[in-house]
Amino acid sequence: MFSKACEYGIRAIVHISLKSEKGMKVSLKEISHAINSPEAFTAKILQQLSKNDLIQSFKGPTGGFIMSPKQLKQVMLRDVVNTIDGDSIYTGCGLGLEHCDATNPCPLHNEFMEIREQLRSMLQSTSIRQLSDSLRQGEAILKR
Amino acid sequence: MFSKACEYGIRAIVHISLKSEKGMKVSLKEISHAINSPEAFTAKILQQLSKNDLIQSFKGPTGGFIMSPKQLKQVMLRDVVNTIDGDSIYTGCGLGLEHCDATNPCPLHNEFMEIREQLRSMLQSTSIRQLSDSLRQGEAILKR
DNA sequence: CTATTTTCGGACAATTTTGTCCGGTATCGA
DNA sequence: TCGATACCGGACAAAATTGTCCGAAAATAG
Repeated sequence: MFSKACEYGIRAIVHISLKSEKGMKVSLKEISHAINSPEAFTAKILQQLSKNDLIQSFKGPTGGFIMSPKQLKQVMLRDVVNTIDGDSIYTGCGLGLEHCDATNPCPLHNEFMEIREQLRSMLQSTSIRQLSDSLRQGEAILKR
Repeated sequence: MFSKACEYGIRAIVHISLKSEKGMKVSLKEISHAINSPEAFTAKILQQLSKNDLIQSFKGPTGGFIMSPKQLKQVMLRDVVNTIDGDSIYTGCGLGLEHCDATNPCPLHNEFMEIREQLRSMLQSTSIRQLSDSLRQGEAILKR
């Protein structure tokens, strides 16, 4: 469904959100440990998220990653997925055809449209904060 | 969503189904030309489908690929996807967590369950023959 | 200022996926 | 029987993805 990079990215930003609500920055080391991901690889992904203004990053001692109140309020799952994997999940043809659309549909076009639309709508309406909230209440896990 | 191999596999078997209903065998060359796929790579995929009894293959002149009446009646999209990509699409965790399940869910578990269930049900209930029928009626394309 | 800490970013390496080549094998028709 | 045809299957190659290393840059504290 998603690339490994995207999976790490989602898990990472949810963890950052969790700490950000308490006003705490998190270091790369803590993040990769908390979500059980390769550290250097995770660093690259966080750079992407930072460049796209989904999170903030600070260098030096006491540095780390954090989400601003505005980011906490606004960033949706869709933003993360779009940043890392692009939008081919909802826009591309399920059979990999270049010119598949409503007027020239592949045999699976309509069947897929429904599923991709549901996926798109779910990613669009789910905020990162929602996800970190379900974590805090012990209803969910991010590791293993 | 699906791997390239799986996309080629679906497109290939739909084309085979199309010809099989007329009692015609199709050669690898014709298939890869019809669905616009790399020939040698497509050959590997067809071998998989053949070994899993989703299609029949015949060597020699007049050889090629064809689906038996029984296969035409029974083979579902799900069989093709399972053969090539396995079942990780509907069984795996959306965030790549190893031990994510109902009792230990990741934050996206419930949201994903719905989508994966819909996908599973669509693949399960859609036959290859249905797809090739929509092709024959000019309602769909397999190329480009 | 200096030493330390932490992110940044480029190069590199490993793995997986995708794609190619080619000899082998089976089959058919003459 | 013999030659041609088409799939089989193993080895190989290219490309994309995933993952690692390390020096540079920035920031903090003493």
